Amino acid sequence: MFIGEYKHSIDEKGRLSIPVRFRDDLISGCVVTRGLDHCLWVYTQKEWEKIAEKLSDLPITQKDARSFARLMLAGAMDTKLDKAGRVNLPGYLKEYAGINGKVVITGVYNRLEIWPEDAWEDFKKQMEANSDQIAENLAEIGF
Amino acid sequence: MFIGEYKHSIDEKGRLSIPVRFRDDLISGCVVTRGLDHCLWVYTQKEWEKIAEKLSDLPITQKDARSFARLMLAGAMDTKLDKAGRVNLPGYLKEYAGINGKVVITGVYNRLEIWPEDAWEDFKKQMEANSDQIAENLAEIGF
DNA sequence: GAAACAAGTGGGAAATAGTGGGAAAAAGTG
DNA sequence: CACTTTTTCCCACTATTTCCCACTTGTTTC
Repeated sequence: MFIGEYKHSIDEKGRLSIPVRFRDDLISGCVVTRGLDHCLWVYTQKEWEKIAEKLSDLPITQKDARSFARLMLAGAMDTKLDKAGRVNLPGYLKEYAGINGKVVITGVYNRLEIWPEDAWEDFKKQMEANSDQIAENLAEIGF
Repeated sequence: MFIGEYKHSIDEKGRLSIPVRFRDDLISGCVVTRGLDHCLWVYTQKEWEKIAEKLSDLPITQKDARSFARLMLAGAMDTKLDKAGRVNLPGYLKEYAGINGKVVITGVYNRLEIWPEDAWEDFKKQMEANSDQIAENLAEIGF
């Protein structure tokens, strides 16, 4: 299970080191994808295969489903950690998330999230400000 | 499984190099055809046979089915990669997709898609603008 | 407090991917 | 059959990526 929050930075060659705590599960391969809220999601190979299969089962004939599957599958990139535990993010994913220098890597149960540092700080602030409201909304969806 | 997004270009001789990640599965032959949304779809030989069979099972009496089958079957062209991993796209397919110079090649599970660069960027922009909406709709179709 | 270690970072060298172009082969045309 | 055009094969160049090694900082250990 991935939990925690880490501040790392991307070097000039585009490499991002994954926190040691997370490496064991990702060493055999991982997939980085476009996430919601303009951050990146990182899954283990196994978790990703479940998701990909679901996506591929969406009806190809329905435009919305086709488009979503296309965006998610095309947005994904499978990669490996180098010997120093780093991954190389493709340009289009960095663009999508607005990543260039400092990033925050968070563990969210079965995935990692990669945020630009400032976006993450904004998100946290907003969360803290509205936490009561959000909690109440959660009750409605059965938490 | 094909995933990812790659920016390549077509040279003066009409050759398009396929991303290395995709070559292994296509080395023994592939089929390029007209896809939906005015892009090109590329299948492995094996996948294509499944698709073609499905298409041939469509009711010949329904106009839409007939049209769709024509689009894909008549548009199809089987080809090989050259030693540098490139394919040669026939003129009518380039015309159909509006391809001339820069293209984007995406992996979408069991097929590749070939897009003109600008059309792909437009698609992404439009999708990202609606992604929250789409994500919620997907819940409805059981994702 | 010094040594030992671990985690994140940086950079040089080798390998690889994408691209371009000439020459040989094949196909189409009169 | 001769000629032109297109396709295929091969080799070369360049930018990027990958691999490997080393440095730095902060923490632990004796």
